Amino acid sequence: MVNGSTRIRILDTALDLFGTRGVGTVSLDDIADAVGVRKQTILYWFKSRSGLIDAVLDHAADELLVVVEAAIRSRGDEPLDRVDAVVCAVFRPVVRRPALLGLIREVTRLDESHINHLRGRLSAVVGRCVSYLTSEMEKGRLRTCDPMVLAGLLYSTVSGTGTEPIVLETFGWEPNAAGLRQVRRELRGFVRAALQPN
Amino acid sequence: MVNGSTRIRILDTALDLFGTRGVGTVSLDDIADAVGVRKQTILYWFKSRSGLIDAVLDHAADELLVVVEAAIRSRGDEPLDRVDAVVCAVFRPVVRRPALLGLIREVTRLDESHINHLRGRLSAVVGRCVSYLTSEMEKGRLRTCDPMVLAGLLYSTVSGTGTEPIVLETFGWEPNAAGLRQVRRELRGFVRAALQPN
DNA sequence: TCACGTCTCTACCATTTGGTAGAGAAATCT
DNA sequence: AGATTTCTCTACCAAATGGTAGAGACGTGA
Repeated sequence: MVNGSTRIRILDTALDLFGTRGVGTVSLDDIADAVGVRKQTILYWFKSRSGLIDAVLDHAADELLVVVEAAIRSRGDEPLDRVDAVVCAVFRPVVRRPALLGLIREVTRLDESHINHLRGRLSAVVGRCVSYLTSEMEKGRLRTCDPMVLAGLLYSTVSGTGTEPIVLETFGWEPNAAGLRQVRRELRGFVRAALQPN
Repeated sequence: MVNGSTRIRILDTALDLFGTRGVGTVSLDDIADAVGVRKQTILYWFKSRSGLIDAVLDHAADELLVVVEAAIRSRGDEPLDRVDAVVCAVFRPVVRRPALLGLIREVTRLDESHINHLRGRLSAVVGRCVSYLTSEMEKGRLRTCDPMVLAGLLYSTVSGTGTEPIVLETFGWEPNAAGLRQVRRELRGFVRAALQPN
């Protein structure tokens, strides 16, 4: 592959469009227009629309995994600080790349095959998070509850906050840098309070 | 309108399809097929696809408002119990009508006009929730924080939990009645812990 | 019975969709 | 130079889309 840049540009653009407008409502022509090429160029790099979707999901998983892995391995023994680091890590794309979590959220709307594809990519990190939560609960350093469901709740909270600015706006929130910092601060406080051992 | 049932059936079916598969990926033919009529019947009742969407959003808001209003007015002075009641109220559609929250979530993907349409319908309840949280915080009966953002966080958590079963499944959760009860229990504990005054 | 409003139908249209076919540039290799 | 691979293009297609036009069935009131 001499020139990988076009492929990458397609992936990046598709990720943004899929994530912000929804996979189902973005056509190959939309993506091609945004990239500045013809539809056929996309079909040269990806054998079909479905293939492109899988590739974009991989691309998104890569981006997310890097961030989360780093946060999981972050220094500090105190579990509340660790969780805090992961929350911040997942929240970062909200600011820098809003489409990322939006795309992950879209998975619910996709075919079984795409769902399983993404699940396969994410299961390792997910498992790691859950077993970490479990061990810290056993040590009494986190509020005791079902670690699996807790992990899901945490994800829902962070992802929902990031992917539904419209909802937050309905609640009177203002979508600017200061507003985002405010949301992140509240989010961290919320999670911290929810996990505090009793 | 002699026979309103067809109109209602269209609204109900469209709500389910829009909410589960996403507004953008459901065609008028899809809805017509599901209802058991022809596309033209839909266009008789609603002047266009866009008009149908607004009507469905109204329909959804109606359904949600009834449930939430009742919970807000619920008995009991203790704010944690009140919030708990609202959480349960919003969680109920997750079980009985999964498409409802899914549709609200779809708003992010819609045109400005539809967004404003729905916002207008929901702003009253939202305002009520926020001012209630504010007053209880001032009395020191809830953890002090930004009530507006908190309301958004609460909504994100409940809605995300309900609309992303796929994500929960990735976390190992099993989608059956017992699993749902389990999720609700954890959700309530999570929210309660997050709101406990310090 | 006749007229009228309600409700659903068939038939059609322009546009957009994902996808195919195949050729033309342009770099790279031999 | 000639051959091959890499990359993008135009031209096309069948299917599906939202929407229009207009007629037929149906009950109801006068």
